[in-house]
Amino acid sequence: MSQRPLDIGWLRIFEAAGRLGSLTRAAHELGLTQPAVTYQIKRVEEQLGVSLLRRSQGGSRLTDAGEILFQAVQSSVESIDKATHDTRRTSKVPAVRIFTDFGFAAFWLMPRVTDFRRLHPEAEVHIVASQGLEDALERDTDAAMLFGAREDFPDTARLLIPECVVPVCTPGFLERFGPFNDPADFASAPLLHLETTGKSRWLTWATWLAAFGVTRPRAQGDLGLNTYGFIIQAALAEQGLALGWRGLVDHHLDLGSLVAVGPEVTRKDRGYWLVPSPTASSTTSTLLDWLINET
Amino acid sequence: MSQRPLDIGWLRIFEAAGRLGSLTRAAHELGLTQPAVTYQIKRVEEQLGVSLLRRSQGGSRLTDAGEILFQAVQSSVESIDKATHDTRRTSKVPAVRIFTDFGFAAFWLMPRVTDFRRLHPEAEVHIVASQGLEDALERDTDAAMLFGAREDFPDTARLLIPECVVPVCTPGFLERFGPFNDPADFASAPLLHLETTGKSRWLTWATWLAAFGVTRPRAQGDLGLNTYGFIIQAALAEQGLALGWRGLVDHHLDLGSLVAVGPEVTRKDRGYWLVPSPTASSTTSTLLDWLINET
DNA sequence: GTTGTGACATAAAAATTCTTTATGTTTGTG
DNA sequence: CACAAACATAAAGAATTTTTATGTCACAAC
Repeated sequence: MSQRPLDIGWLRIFEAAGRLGSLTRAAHELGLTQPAVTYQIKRVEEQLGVSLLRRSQGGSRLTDAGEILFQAVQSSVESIDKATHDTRRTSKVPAVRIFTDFGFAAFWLMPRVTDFRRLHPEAEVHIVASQGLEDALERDTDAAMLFGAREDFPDTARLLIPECVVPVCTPGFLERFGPFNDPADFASAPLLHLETTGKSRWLTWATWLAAFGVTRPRAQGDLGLNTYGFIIQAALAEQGLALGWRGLVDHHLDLGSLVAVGPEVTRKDRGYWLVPSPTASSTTSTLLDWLINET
Repeated sequence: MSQRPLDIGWLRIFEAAGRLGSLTRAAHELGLTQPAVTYQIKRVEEQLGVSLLRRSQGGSRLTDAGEILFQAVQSSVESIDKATHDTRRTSKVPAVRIFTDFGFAAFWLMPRVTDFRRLHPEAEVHIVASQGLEDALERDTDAAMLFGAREDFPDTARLLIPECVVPVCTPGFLERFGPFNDPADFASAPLLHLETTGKSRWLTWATWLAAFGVTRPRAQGDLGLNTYGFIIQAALAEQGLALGWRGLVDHHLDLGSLVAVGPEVTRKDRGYWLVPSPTASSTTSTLLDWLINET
């Protein structure tokens, strides 16, 4: 990759001439001939209608007008050269920016990105987590991973994990409040609710219980928390029963810190979808393909 | 005179594309065709080795790298356009800069420049007065007016006023300390001396008295002052006798506030010389010719 | 499903700019 | 007087920029 400064025409020529006080030395520094420098500066003077240099056989000096323009041009050359260096440095390691919710970021995406970076140490992945996802597809990110139904996303979206939910709690909680052999048994235990603004896209306890013919309004011992991370933390603290999404709680189920204590409810038309940006870099494509194949 | 912005190549093109979010609209704003804009930005991206815009059918958006370069380019375009405007404005009224000593500036040049500007109200004359005149011909001025002998100056120098010196004082001082019928009479009166660093180029009291066969060292009642303005002020305050240079004290002699009280000493090879700069503007030539003809 | 519109990309030709070569002028120095 | 150095000009050649012509793709309207 070239490290040459950008070609910015007469700006660099005039800056050199002003700084060196000599058209000939400026030409030498820039790899041009002296008439080329003379020609360029003369052209600027014609456009401006003002003399920029006082020429003599001993070299050249800036006029008052030349001094004014020189200040502006010199700072411009400096700042463009700095920006050139900065853009080349930052783009050497193309970053992949992925937009998703906090829960998915923490429990599904972060562990996998950690694994991916073990294979691609040079890759830089930025996870942009947010609560409000309404404008997710407007964000200037390389990909978005969002929960919803098929019709919520463009045709280019691919299903990462379908929604498959199972009630979970710690073994200790199970001993104290269990067993939960019948869905009706859940109605008497404290439940952990994910609070969302507006209508929830995710399965709720109310929906889960209704799938088994149980109607149970929000009880006094229930807890409402506004991020899925807090839900899992509360469950681990034995504050209640949580709904566990396959994919997000797998790690805790594997460790045994949480156990599945009820039947699974699956909504195959809903789940986490991968929505790639139209203009994805090669690193982005590599990561997304890897994530899909890992699942 | 053209008021068009300077042609700064791709800088203005990229700035417009980044600001408007559209190559087509940028082309329209700049009076180019859309392929011309596409070509220019593509060329910069090739030099940089980095993509600057994310193009789509809905228009274009800056990439992260593009944002970095855009900031630098936008501020450069602004500052160059401002400098362009400033250089055109300041050069509309070309200033004439004249370098001289304080005394000559105050008593000879300022009154004449005031008269000149009544005839040429648009002319802008800057008088650069200084005490140390050693590097006077090195200064970046349009002309210098300096005291000295013929051989002190280049051939292009022209004599403005030869050195012609007469003792002066106020009428009141004359009544108290006069009359001064004989040069020896001056030896007993307080004298005002112009203090200069190094050997004085101007006539001194010692030299004036010696011209008439009088030897008189510096007396206790004498005053030494370091600018000719202070000399004249002290004379008007009746603190002593001053040497009066024709041309500098004419105004006071005409008013009667000072009177000539002794014989005149002239050194025709010495005086105030006009040294023009090799590259004089037309306004400079107009002013200098006017000053010479006015004398 | 078809058609039209708009934005960007590409190729080739034409126009313009930029650079070099050759040479001239002026000034300063030895 | 000769030579060197700095800047200027003209002309030829090289390179860049722009326009014209056309293509591709996405989106909206019918």
